[in-house]
Amino acid sequence: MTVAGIRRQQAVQTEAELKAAAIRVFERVGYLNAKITDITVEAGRATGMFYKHFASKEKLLEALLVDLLAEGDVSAEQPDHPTDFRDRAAIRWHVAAYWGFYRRHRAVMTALQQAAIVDEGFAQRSRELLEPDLGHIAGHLAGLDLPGDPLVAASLFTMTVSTTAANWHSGGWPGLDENAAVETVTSFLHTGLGG
Amino acid sequence: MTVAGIRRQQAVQTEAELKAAAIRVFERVGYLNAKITDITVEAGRATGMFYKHFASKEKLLEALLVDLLAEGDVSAEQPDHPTDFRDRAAIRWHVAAYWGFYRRHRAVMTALQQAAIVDEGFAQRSRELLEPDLGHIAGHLAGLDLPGDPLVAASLFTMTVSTTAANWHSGGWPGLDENAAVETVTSFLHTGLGG
DNA sequence: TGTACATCAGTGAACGCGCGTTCACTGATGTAC
DNA sequence: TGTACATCAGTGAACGCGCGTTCACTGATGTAC
Repeated sequence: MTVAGIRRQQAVQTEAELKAAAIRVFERVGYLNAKITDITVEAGRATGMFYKHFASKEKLLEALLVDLLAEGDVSAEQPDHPTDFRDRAAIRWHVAAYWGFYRRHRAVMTALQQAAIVDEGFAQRSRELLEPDLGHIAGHLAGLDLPGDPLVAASLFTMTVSTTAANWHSGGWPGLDENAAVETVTSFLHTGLGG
Repeated sequence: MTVAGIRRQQAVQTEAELKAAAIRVFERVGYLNAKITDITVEAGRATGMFYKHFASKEKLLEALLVDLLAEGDVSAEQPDHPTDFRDRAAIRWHVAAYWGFYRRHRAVMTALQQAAIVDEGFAQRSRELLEPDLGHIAGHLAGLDLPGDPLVAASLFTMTVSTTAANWHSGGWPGLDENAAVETVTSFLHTGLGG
C-alpha cells in the first residue's frame, strides 16, 4: 500500500461526485425521469462508471438515503427542545425542525416519494423513515385535547408540515416568504390541535 | 346507415371497456407502471385496438379526466350548501364533499398525481383542476380570523383533506373507519381555521 | 331484395426506439522480489 | 532502487430487453345501384 492510497481516494471521490451529480439531476428533471447517462454526464464520467459504484438507480437512491439518515434524524433531537404542544413555541420549534430538514434534503425527499410511487419497497422504506418522527410527535400530543387518536393527530401534523413544505419549496405560494409560511402552518396546527 | 349502427356502437363500447380496464389496471399497479398491453389484455382486446381509440397513455388519461369533470365539480355545487366556516357543520359538509369525490374517482385522481410527477403538462392540468375548488373554499374563508392569507388557508384546507383522503383510502389508518376519519379532519380544520 | 364494393372494428406479429447494462480494453497505481 | 506483474479506476461502444407503436390482414357491417 502506498502512503496516499490514491486509487482508493479516486474511487471514493468519484462515488461522491456521482451522488452529487445525481442530486443535481434529480432537482432538474426528477428522480423518475433521470437517466443513468444523465447522471454520469453531469458527473463528467463515462457511462460504465456508474455500475462500478451502484448496481442500479434504486441502489443509488438507497445510498443517498443512508447518507441522509447518517446526517441526523428528522426531529434533529436536541435534548432541550420544548415539548408542551399547548405552547405555540413548542409547535413552532417542531415545524421549523421539519422545515429545515426538508430544505436541506429536498432532492432526496422528493426522489424517495417518487420512487415510492413506482416501487413498493421504497414505499415501505419511506414509511419506516417517517415512523420514528411520527412517534416523537405522538408522544408530545399524549394527554392533549385532540381531534381523534394521538397517532392520527400526529399524522395530521406531519402530513400538514410535509405537504406544506413540499408545496412551498416547489413555488406554490410565490408571495409568501419562508418565515411567514412556517408561522402560518404553526398557527394552523396550534389552534387545530386544540392549543 | 342501418337502424342499429352496430359498428358505431361496437366502437363506443370498446372505448368504454378500454377506459374501465385502464382504471382497474391503474388501481392494481398504478398509472406509471401500467403498460398499454396490460390495459388491452384486461379489456380482452388486441394490442392494436388501443391506438384506434387513444393516441397514447397520456391521451387516455386526459379522456378519463374529461369524463370525471363531466360528472361534476369537486365541490359538487349544491345551491343550498352551508357556507359559514365558523360553523362546524359547514366545514364538515365540504370535507365530506371532497372525501366522496375522492372515493368515487380515486383511480383517476391518483393517476393524475402520478402523471403530474413525470409530465409538466399534467402538473399544470392538475393545478387547474383544483383551482376552482380552491377559490370556492377561499370564498367561504373570507372575513374569518385566519392563520394567514385566505388563499394560503384555503390551500391548507384542501391539502389537508386531499392528503388525508388519499392516505386513508390507501389503508394508512387501519383502525379508523371512514366516518371517524371525516370527523377527525373536520374537527382539526374547524379549530385550525379559528372556528 | 340481391349483388358487388367500400368501410371500418378488430387482430396480433413485427418493428424499432430508448435506455439500462455489459464488456473488452487502457493506463495509472499498487505489490512482490 | 529497479523491474516485472497484478490490480483496479475509468472508458465508451455495443448489446439486448422491454415496451410503445405500426401495419398488413380479416371479416363483419354499411352503401350503392
